[in-house]
Amino acid sequence: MNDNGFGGYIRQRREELRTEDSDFSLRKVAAAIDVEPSYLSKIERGDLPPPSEKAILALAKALNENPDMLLALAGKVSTDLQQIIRKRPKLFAEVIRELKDMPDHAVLRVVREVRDGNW
Amino acid sequence: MNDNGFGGYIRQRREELRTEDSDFSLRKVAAAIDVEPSYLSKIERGDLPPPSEKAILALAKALNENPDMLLALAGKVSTDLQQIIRKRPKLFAEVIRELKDMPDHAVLRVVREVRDGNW
DNA sequence: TGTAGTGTGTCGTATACACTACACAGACCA
DNA sequence: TGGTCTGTGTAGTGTATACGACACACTACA
Repeated sequence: MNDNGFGGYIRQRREELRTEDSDFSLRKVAAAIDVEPSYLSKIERGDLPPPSEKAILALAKALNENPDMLLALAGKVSTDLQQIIRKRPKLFAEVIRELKDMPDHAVLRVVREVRDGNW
Repeated sequence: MNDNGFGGYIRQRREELRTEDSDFSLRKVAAAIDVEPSYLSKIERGDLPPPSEKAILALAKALNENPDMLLALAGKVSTDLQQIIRKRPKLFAEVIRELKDMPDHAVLRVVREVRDGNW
């Protein structure tokens, strides 16, 4: 009944880092992201759902992971991205739906064309 | 203290439609989107925050408005867009942030290039 | 054999979210 | 003047979100 992509992922990542550096015990990481150890424990095992965006971002820093990816695993989308979309909702809705089924390389090409300013 | 872009907007829109068609009384619309009249009343006046995504989508249909725009007014982003983003978080995060400050016409040009399949 | 560190189990809580139920006052009009 | 609309005010409810506090058992090691 419990999903647990998020919890499993961060537990694995934490234990990976822990083999090289003892600053990655559950308690240390919990302190680093400013939550109680028992809370983090339950999250890692999927006993509780993923925490707030704030805690996830702190976790991404602590574990040196990509924030957008961790948020996605938690079923969320960064509020800063949402803000960008909300400023021009029709435009961004169209873009995103248009790119939905495009292969990665095609999408990346769009990004580069835009970045290189050939417009 | 209360924002009220959303409530004000839909009230105005509803009253606009009401001048031509009496199916747009507060009670009728409330029934159409399946909420209590008092609830819709409070929302329109900004006494309560915007309703759920489900109700907003129903409202968009009832008032013949763009759903993504109404959701944005309500401070939300459609879950179907979020789902698309969450499937390839790093990719879409990059695209969206890249397009953030681009003028509409530049973004639209990208969309059209993609749609016309020159890739 | 104490003490420091490991993860975990139980219980409680504050806040927000998304509403419903019902009663009420005023306008309309038959 | 009785019924039928209109919008609105008051009060309460169920569920989800996002945690904290604290005690506990186990391991290591000095």
